[in-house]
Amino acid sequence: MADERGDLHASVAEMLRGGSQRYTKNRRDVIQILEEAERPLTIPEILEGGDGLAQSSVYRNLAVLEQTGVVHRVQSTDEWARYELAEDLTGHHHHLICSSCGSVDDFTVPPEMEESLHQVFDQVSSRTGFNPEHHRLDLVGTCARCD
Amino acid sequence: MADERGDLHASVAEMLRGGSQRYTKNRRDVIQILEEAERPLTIPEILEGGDGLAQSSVYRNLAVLEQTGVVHRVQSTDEWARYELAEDLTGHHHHLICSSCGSVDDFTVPPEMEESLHQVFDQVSSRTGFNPEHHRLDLVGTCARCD
DNA sequence: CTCAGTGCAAAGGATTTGCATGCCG
DNA sequence: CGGCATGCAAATCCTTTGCACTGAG
Repeated sequence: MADERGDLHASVAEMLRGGSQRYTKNRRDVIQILEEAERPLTIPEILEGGDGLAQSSVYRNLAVLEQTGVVHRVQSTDEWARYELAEDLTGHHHHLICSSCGSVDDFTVPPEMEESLHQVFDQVSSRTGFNPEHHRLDLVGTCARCD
Repeated sequence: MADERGDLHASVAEMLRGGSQRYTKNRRDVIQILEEAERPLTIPEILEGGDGLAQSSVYRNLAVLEQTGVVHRVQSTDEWARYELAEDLTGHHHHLICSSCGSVDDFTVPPEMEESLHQVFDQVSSRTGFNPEHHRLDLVGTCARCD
């Protein structure tokens, strides 16, 4: 997986081809909007960012992109689902979730911390029979705007 | 155990009184069901566990209980909200979330890990102006039943 | 008596789907 | 050409709300 920004669309196209999916203009637009936002977006936000995108198409395309592993669905504290580029494309990170307005921003933790976490997860999974795919480490509170 | 249960209901009653709320039979039933489950439950699951509880009353009571800090809403990977007793009543813990069936179970991590996490969170919050209330550390994967 | 709590049914609202049309491969 | 993608509108489904009634204080 290339991690060069300029090759984002190429990487996405390749991932979609692997899933026998096309990289259409609508899908490219959605990816473009998500890349520029640099934070998880709601469907209304994606619709605003696009030029005449149909709501149903955005929902359908996000479903395809999520199944293909290109985007990832994020749960906040409010009722709206948010979407971001998958970590394969952006790198591993975590979320600052505002319990007041629901907005989501990214942050990262030191590599040593991630390693320690993985050790704990291995213990938990061998103890419980749970088969881990990935982890979510979110900080919930109030963002600078809502304070 | 009877003693622990008695204490639980007493604690809940006190928390509700503090919020000028009554501890009615319906609310007691919901708390009872959540306590016995020992894992976050969906509304349908709570309705099954109860004896003729009305759906709207469960929704309304969970809203009251959440505002009073007695229960906590948990987001899984599926569309249903899940509820559990608040950590004030059960102790701090984390969740194993099944990406296949959406079920949620509890687990804990060593205290040293929690401390390290808090140090990282303090750094993040002083850097970003984000004001943390609590954190979510979830392990997402497939549960033993779905493997 | 009074007002919060309850149950039923109807309304909300984010998300999904049916169907006719357009476009890429 | 053929089938997937699209857009519009209608349908879905979890959740919320209106309203009349019951019950605790």
